[in-house]
Amino acid sequence: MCDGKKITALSRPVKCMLKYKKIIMLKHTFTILPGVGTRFERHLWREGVFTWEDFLTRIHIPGVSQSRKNIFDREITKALHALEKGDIDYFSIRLHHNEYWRLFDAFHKDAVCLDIETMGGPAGYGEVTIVGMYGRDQMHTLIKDINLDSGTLKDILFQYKLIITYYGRVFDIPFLHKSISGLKVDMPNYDLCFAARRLNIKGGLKKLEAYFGMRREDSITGMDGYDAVKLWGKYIEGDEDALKILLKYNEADTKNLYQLAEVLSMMLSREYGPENINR
DNA sequence: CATGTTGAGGACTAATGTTG
DNA sequence: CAACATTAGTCCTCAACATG
Repeated sequence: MCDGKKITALSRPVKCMLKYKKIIMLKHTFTILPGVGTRFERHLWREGVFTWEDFLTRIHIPGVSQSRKNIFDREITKALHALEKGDIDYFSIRLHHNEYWRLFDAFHKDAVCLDIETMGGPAGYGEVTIVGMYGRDQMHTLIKDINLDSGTLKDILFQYKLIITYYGRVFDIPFLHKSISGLKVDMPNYDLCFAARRLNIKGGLKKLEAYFGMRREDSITGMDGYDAVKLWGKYIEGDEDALKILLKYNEADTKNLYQLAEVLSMMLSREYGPENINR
């Protein structure tokens, strides 16, 4: 698979690099300003305006009139406050959802990885059997007919602000909406599947794990989602060990999302952030 | 298997903003 | 002021694709 798009050489002096090395991607993001798209954002970076602070510090910026500068200064000040308060909504309503990866390094402490298992069938038809959630170094597992219900799910999920999934925008989230009544997940969803595709890395979760050299425990290597369906069937017929394996599988899936989120957001900021100004 | 979403592409429009 | 650049929004197609 995946000859990833080659990471182009750094187009700015190294000293500039060092400057924004430790700065979170969100502070490089100007598309939160009204009327600013990715093109104009690039223009700002090219002008040496790399961060919100840069923007506020500069008296004059080419392409930004004084009156608009004043408006943007106020907006950026608001953004800084929102970031300080941890108000993710301020940003998620101003960002396109394919740019939610930019939220990760700012909000990784409030991020939760989510992965579900079902009884099979296409999205929305079967039932959810397992919901795994992993955030703040904690694993939560909800099991059908034991502790999986709308209330418990909400209690856990809504402690967090950002959801990380693999293909969840298509599968997990719609599936939960259809099968858990009264559930509405409206938190921003950083979907790693599409993040990877944007980097020209294609394949399922397991393929990505292999690509990045992530290992799984022997007992669950080679398993896929369909195996998970079969394991649930065995468990229903009384095989308790089947459930144990299923839980282990789900936990591995869920936890690995976090590492993947880290590496992918790093690669995306290399590719689409101010480090790579050309193109 | 069914499903729905994506990015990338293009092609418009209307509006807004900047510049000399 | 005219010329230019950019954005947001709409529409459209397209094939590719990963989920359990």
